Amino acid sequence: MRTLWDKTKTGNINCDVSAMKKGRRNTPTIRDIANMVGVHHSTVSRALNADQKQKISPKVVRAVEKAADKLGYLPNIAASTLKRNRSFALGVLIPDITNPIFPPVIRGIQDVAESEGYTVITANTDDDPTKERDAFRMMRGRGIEGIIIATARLSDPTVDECIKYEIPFVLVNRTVRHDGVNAVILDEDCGVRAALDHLLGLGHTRIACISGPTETSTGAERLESFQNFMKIHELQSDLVERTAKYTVEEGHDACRKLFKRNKPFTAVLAGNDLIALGCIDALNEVGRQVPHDVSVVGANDIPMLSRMVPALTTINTPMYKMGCQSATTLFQVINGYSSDSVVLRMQPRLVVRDSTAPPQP
Amino acid sequence: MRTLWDKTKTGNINCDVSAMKKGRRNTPTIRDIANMVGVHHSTVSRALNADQKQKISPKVVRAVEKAADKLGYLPNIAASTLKRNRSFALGVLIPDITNPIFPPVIRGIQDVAESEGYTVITANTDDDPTKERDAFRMMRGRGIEGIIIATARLSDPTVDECIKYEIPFVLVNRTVRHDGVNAVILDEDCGVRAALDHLLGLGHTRIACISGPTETSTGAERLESFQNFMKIHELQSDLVERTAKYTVEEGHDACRKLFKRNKPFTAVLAGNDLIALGCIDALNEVGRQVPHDVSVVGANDIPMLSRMVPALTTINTPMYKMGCQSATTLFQVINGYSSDSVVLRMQPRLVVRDSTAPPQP
DNA sequence: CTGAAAGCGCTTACAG
DNA sequence: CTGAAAGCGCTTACAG
Repeated sequence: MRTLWDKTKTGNINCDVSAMKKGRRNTPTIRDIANMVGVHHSTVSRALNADQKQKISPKVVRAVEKAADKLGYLPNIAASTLKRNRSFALGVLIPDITNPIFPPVIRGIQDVAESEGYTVITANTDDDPTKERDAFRMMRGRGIEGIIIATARLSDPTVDECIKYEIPFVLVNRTVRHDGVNAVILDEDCGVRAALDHLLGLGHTRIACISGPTETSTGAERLESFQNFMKIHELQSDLVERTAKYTVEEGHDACRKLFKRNKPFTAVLAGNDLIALGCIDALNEVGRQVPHDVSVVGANDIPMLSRMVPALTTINTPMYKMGCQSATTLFQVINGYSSDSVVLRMQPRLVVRDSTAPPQP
Repeated sequence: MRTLWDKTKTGNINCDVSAMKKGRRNTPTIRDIANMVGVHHSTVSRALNADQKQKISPKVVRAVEKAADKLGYLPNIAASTLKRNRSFALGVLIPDITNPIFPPVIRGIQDVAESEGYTVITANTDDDPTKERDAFRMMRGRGIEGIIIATARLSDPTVDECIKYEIPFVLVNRTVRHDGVNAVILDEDCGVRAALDHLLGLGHTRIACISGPTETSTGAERLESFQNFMKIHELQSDLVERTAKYTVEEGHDACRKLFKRNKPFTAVLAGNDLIALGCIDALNEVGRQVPHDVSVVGANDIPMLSRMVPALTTINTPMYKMGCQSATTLFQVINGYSSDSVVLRMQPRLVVRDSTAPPQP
């Protein structure tokens, strides 16, 4: 069993196990290369850095690269971070990675970051201010050069801190109340209008809305758009419930509250897909079929939803693209290319599936 | 627009914008605290470190803590990493975060890591050796103290490197061929037997298997278990296809290959849920109903699958728990508590839903 | 209990 | 083109 770890077998000759401490990097340094090549270690540093390389003779550069390769040299990023005051690391704050809307956002961020040579550190906040503050501190301690925030409330202490400490940041998915921030969000009004036009087109007039938390821009904006739309079309818009979280359970409970009002409705605009699912569950519990008795529209278009029955009609949010765009914007800020702050509103797309149908006469 | 960034408004007085460079940390140091309190900075360091604190008089500790608080001090982790040769960071290698089986694994790892004061850095490899090598180098450059690998093939260069460089590592979900490694995986044989017992109990005898890639332990073990089971029960086990990846598309294509053999089958054991979905798609395309004509069993029990129609019968894999367990095991290695390597096999649970039924007579 | 010193591995202004 | 020196912000053995 131990043979796999045997030094002679692994051939790791530099390694004195008796001196091993946990976390030991045990990797050659710039000085080892310098000794091997016979130059000063500052020369090695220059030869290995793209923007300093041209100061060094090609011959030396080649010798250094060869030696680095032979020794298996890896730059110590902690050392370079300390000296240069640049970590090549980004932070990402999300509520919960197991919420299916976030993995594509993160993936987009990671892909762009990787192409720029940056590492990303993500943390789950669970919408808990204490966890969020701790995660943010940790990231600052690690010297992140910028942060992407997917957890923003309309009034948000973390955003305030970023402004205070002049940490480059970009909001994604949700934004804050005041402007002067960079944000990549959805054109919520456009999405809501598309959904309501669709319902109206099917003949619905008694439409309820179960909005997400109105401390978030997504919740507040979708609700506002709903109310505007209903007003313009001279429809009653008082069948509204708000949830405290974007979850199936909250959607379920909000829908039950809707029943208690004893006001008839034939369609529900849900704050997002999870709320829509909870809503469908609640409808089924009281024997109302979707879409036969009630139509339901979600938002986000999380994966696999097209396979459920009824397949959910929903406002698609381009999560991966938004992740990419938020990272791109962040790099513009970090690199000083961006002067003024900008709110990018991505276009949603209504995906009509089987959870919407004309109302029963 | 600029007012939000106004220094006077933010009250960030320490900050000389003209001297600002990108990535600037711009945070007080241990020396600022030392000046404020009137002690040597080494005393501050001790007062701020849990394991050195008892060496310092309580009075000084309190004064230091107060000053640190007042100044908004944050330890520079790059500096402490460099000096202590400990990064308090862990690496995680996954194929793709947008594959729904991984977010719970990552969340489990992050939760345990957080409780130990560690940061986790995850990277997507897309099963691409080049990306994997680059990500692994980046992590080593950042001095990760250990790594959790969810990407292992039966023969795996990254695992070999961990052994060579004596980097603590734990495999999760998949393991390698040789032993002497720490791994947290599923008891695949148990899961497969439960699934096949279930099918047998329903009356199926002509059972096909679409296994995942057999370079992965999950693919190889499930296939082997399938073949063993069939042999023991004296059933034909030649209806086997292997996919190159764990995807819907691969499952779909493999299922079509199955048709071409012109050998009847009434049930399919799929390598995982995504393969099962592709398989169901392929069956539907040729007009065969699930479960009426063919029963399908998946593996993993990814979220939302209970809502699709037919709701998938599947072998549940406790992903979150496995993530937690892999991190716990890794900390045991890092902290030197674990002597011998251990392979933990978690118990799967067959979740019987609607994609399995008795075969037609 | 506290201070002074050395050093972790880099980078970079300064000299030549 | 290259070297020597200083220093990023910590930690810790050594002295007292």
